[in-house]
Amino acid sequence: MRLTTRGRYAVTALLDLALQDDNPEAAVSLSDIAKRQSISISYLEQLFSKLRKNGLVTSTRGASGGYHLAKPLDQIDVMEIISAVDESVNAMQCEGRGDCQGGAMCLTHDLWCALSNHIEQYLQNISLAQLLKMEHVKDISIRQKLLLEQDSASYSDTKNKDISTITLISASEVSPA
Amino acid sequence: MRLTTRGRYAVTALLDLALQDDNPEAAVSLSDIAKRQSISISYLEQLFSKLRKNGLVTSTRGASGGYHLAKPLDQIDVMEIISAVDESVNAMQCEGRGDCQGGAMCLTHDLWCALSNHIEQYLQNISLAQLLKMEHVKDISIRQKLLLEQDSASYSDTKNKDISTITLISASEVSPA
DNA sequence: TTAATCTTGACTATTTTACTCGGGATTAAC
DNA sequence: GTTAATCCCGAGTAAAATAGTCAAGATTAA
Repeated sequence: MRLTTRGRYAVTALLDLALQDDNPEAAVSLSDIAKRQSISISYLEQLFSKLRKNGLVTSTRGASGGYHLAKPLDQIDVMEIISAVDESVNAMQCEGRGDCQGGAMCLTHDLWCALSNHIEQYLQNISLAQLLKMEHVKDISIRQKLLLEQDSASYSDTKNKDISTITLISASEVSPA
Repeated sequence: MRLTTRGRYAVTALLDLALQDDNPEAAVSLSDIAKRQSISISYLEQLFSKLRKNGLVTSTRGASGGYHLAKPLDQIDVMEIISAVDESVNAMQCEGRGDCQGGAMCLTHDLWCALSNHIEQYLQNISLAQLLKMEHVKDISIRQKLLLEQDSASYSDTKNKDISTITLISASEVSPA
């Protein structure tokens, strides 16, 4: 069973993408996502490469380029995001083949099979649209956007120094790269 | 999220224990479980140490010793077996604390929280008693017992050589140790 | 032209997993 | 009381997976 930070980061990044819907024209750059979500750009590049190849996002190259969701919010579910980057959430070692015990089926084959199906269906029924409606998401997003603006401001405007008193996470933790 | 061979082996081993109910007096030795389930004894020792410390099995030391289930079949669920050896099936990195993004809550915190609860409840509702009733379990168990008997026989009785034609898995795969 | 961005592939340190090994303690059976 | 079968424990280890980094290049808006 694989369900690690890779999958978590991918879902988080796509949810971030979904949240920048204010101006659907502008593509969202990885560097912005990286700052808001505290994920390194290099790592995001890896993930988005897979997400693009799996038809979940589209990209625009060059300056002011970035990514867009390739489908409507309600047509992207968590399961396919995780599958895109992690390949599997299957709880079975035999991957469904039933050759778990040296060619034969092991005692608990049916259990893991059922569990895998269960998790899969659960995650298939959660779309990005639904995630957007979740309780804390909007609040957290506002905090993260504020953070990004404060952060960029502090680069151009040296006067604005007291970020730590406004944001909830310290500046050093924001840009790990 | 941890759900690996360790957890799988533990559930399989306890189900094996549950299946040897014919003579509830005799304790079941790890070497027998090892042969039937194709798991190395050393590894089983590790697992049963944890299972015993978590009150799932009781042990009898010395010759003709072994293990017993510590509770009735319907009072041992899959979740507690996995927890005993794996410590956690939690999908969250922050382990529920909500400090996923450098002290603050990350965007998808609630999602992983819900998923963890979901899986946990699912596995809590499956007892060993229910597993025993599953479709293939009895059949597989018969095959495995036959295998063990054939195997022991071949040690004492050199005449019985054609195991491979009877069993479904080859002799070399049976005892990895 | 320049700077910002995506694109790609190789590389690497760390952690986890799935074990093995050796020695010791306990006890039933002989 | 010896022996053999068993549980008990802790340390060690090879392989795999994870979570990244890094460098070089292609594309394009400004």
